[in-house]
Amino acid sequence: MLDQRLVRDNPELISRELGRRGMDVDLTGLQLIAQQQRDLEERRSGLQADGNRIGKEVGQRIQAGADPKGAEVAELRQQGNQIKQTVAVLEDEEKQLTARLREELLSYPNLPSEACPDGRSEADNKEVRRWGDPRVEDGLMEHWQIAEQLSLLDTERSVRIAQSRFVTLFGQGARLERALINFMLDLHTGKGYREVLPPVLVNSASLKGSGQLPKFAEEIFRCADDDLWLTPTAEVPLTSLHRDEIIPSEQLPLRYVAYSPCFRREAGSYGRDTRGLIRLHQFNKVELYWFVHPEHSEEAHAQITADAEAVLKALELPYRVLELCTGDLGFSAARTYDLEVWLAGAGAFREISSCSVCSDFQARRSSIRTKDGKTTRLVHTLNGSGLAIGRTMAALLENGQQPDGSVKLPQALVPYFGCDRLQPE
RNA sequence: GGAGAGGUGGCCGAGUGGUCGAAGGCGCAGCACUGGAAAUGCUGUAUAGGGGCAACUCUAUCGAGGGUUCGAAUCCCUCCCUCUCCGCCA
Repeated sequence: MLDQRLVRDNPELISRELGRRGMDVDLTGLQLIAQQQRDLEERRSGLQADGNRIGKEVGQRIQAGADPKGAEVAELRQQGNQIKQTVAVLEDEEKQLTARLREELLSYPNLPSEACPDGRSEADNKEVRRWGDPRVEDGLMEHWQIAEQLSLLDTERSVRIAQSRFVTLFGQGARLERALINFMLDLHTGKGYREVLPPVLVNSASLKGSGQLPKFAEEIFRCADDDLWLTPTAEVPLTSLHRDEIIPSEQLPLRYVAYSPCFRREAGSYGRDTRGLIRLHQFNKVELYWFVHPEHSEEAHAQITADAEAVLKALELPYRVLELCTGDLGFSAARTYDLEVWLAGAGAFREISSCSVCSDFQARRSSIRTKDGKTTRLVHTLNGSGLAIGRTMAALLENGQQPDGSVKLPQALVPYFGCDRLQPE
């Protein structure tokens, strides 16, 4: 959420920064609302002060022996009543403005970080570095073909159970999914992350807090009879873990790792990635999340990205790191590194993790502050996938496929999976 | 789902119409005492918004929202949540 004081005092800055995202916004209307709201508040609180004074005086006089029904008190009552009426009118007006202001403020994305490179679309993203040797050969299969051959999953039965874009894993497939979740959680907790297993149903306040609502309601599955939604990412419950809290500065940074299933409607993506594990309505993910002191978010961003990369390295999966340009940034992000894993069968890099610093955007929406000494400030939040499990499995299948139809797994997974190979049954 | 009890500051807890943002205690911070510490004493210690260079000051907030009143933590209404018992249940 944008800072309403910034809207009042420097709307040009907001227009300029949102312009870097490719948005053309005119904030003069909003600025006017913000100013009116402030003026109204000033008038209202002044009147309330008068009313309070009268109220006290009535009490004092009555206690001093004045007749509660006498003329003297009646006169004050009359004044009090008048003030009350005026205040009610002002308050009403003010509430409307405040609600409108907040609603508008919630609809704007975060301002990009100064360090975020300008650009219009994903074509302008900057490759930052690469790791590993991508396997490039003719005749390699895509992961869904391998999965089919090894009977790791069944899409048709999944349609029977749910609908398209759901997957049911079997045997070695189910086991590998479980192994990957455990492997990733252990890797991150080994570095000091606190493990969290949050609720998968979240309320709308939580979704507002992390930025999914009100704008992206059509992307989220909703429980019709309750104010509950299926979480699209563990980022949502993790943000709300500290909603409306003031975290003592000596406790920062707080670093959490959470496994959760994620649910997305993927509205408007018909026809894309329809086969396999890349784009599903339900998928598993291990998510990293930091609450940091605002002065340390830059280092934290480098670190959370490195922590996500460490998973790919441990799994011996080649990848590249892209820095997203302003035009490709997510709604809540100020700056983002995407990790793209090499898919040998598809012969392409595919996103497997997105590591973002959200500056104070989510913290303001969720009212998460920290306090050192006397000053209370909004914290900064960061999130990064560490990693998306299904896509990791896809990468393991494509990069580890062998001529004999088996799939070789990295050594790091052996203790979790039980052996170093997926075998045809 | 049914019946009952309750939601007050970081925590405990008092407060049933008046000067209450709220006694008291704990915790925490500072100061004094001490060689140092404990104990003790004193002082301070909520959040948000507005005004002010600042000291400071105004407004709101006692689960949330509405109402009665000159005045509400206290009375009324609605909702939410927690606890206990019963029912159901992995």
